[in-house]
Amino acid sequence: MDSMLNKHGIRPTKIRRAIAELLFDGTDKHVSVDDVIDLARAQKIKTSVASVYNTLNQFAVAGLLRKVTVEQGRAFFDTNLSEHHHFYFEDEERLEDIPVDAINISGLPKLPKGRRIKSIDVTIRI
Amino acid sequence: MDSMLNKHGIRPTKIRRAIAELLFDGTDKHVSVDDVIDLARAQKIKTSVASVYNTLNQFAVAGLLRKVTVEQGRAFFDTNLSEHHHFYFEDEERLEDIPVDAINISGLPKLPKGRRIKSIDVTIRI
DNA sequence: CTAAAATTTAGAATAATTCTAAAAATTATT
DNA sequence: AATAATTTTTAGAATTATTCTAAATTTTAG
Ligand SMILES: [Mn+2]
Ligand SMILES: [Mn+2]
Ligand SMILES: [Zn+2]
Ligand SMILES: [Zn+2]
Repeated sequence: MDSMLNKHGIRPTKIRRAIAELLFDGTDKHVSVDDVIDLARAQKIKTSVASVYNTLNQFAVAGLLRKVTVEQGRAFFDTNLSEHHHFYFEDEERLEDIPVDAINISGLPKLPKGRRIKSIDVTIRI
Repeated sequence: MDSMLNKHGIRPTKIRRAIAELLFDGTDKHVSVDDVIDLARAQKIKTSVASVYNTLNQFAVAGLLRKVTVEQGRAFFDTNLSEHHHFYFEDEERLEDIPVDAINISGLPKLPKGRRIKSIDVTIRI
């Protein structure tokens, strides 16, 4: 776990390690800040709301998580870093992965001058 | 303008008419609530923040506008109702339309049981 | 014209997130 | 190891977008 954090330039401290262990257990997850706070509490990890925000945002900037916004006012952090897309279950406010090869995208438009693609996000609302 | 509102089951009142006139001038727009408040002020339309929220949300529910969320905490209302996609200029916090036929999507994944597609949103962040 | 219903509004409330600045922990230096 | 410097964590305040409330105003119906 520490090597994972180190590799991304994040110093492994107690709470970073604890949150990393909650998240990177091998299964793909889409967690809200609130989910992480709840998970931490369930594991008796003593931390603060501010630290959870700090840590998740740091992980996202470092490339350990991908931040996904589908609705105003609630961000999800995605542990699946490979290229993929999403179903969004509107009634359940929940994301589910779509493998990248399940959707074929071709013929992209030409980009405005001086721009590069940062990401292509396909969200299928269901 | 009144007939447009009536057609969508929205009673044409003073402020609804005024906001509709700001928005539906024939050009495609992606406006934030704040933009509309500014536009209204510039035209000496006396209204309130709550009314702008109410009106834009009503228009969206009625299908006169499409609500687009690309970032946490800021919704855009899109006057372009035809099927299309978006470039999102991250640094400028601005959307630009991509015509539907500029992107070819094929081979959609099969849907979870009992679900129907509400929309497919492709956002290219640049 | 009057009464009923719907809309608008100011300001309070809520919710997600960020900021602040002090305390605690970690790392570097003697 | 002890001390100093740096970084992280934290509680609570602040900020921002949005919604709610309940009273005032406007619109519609009789
Ligand atoms: Mn929860
Ligand atoms: Mn503005
Ligand atoms: Zn995902
Ligand atoms: Zn658009």
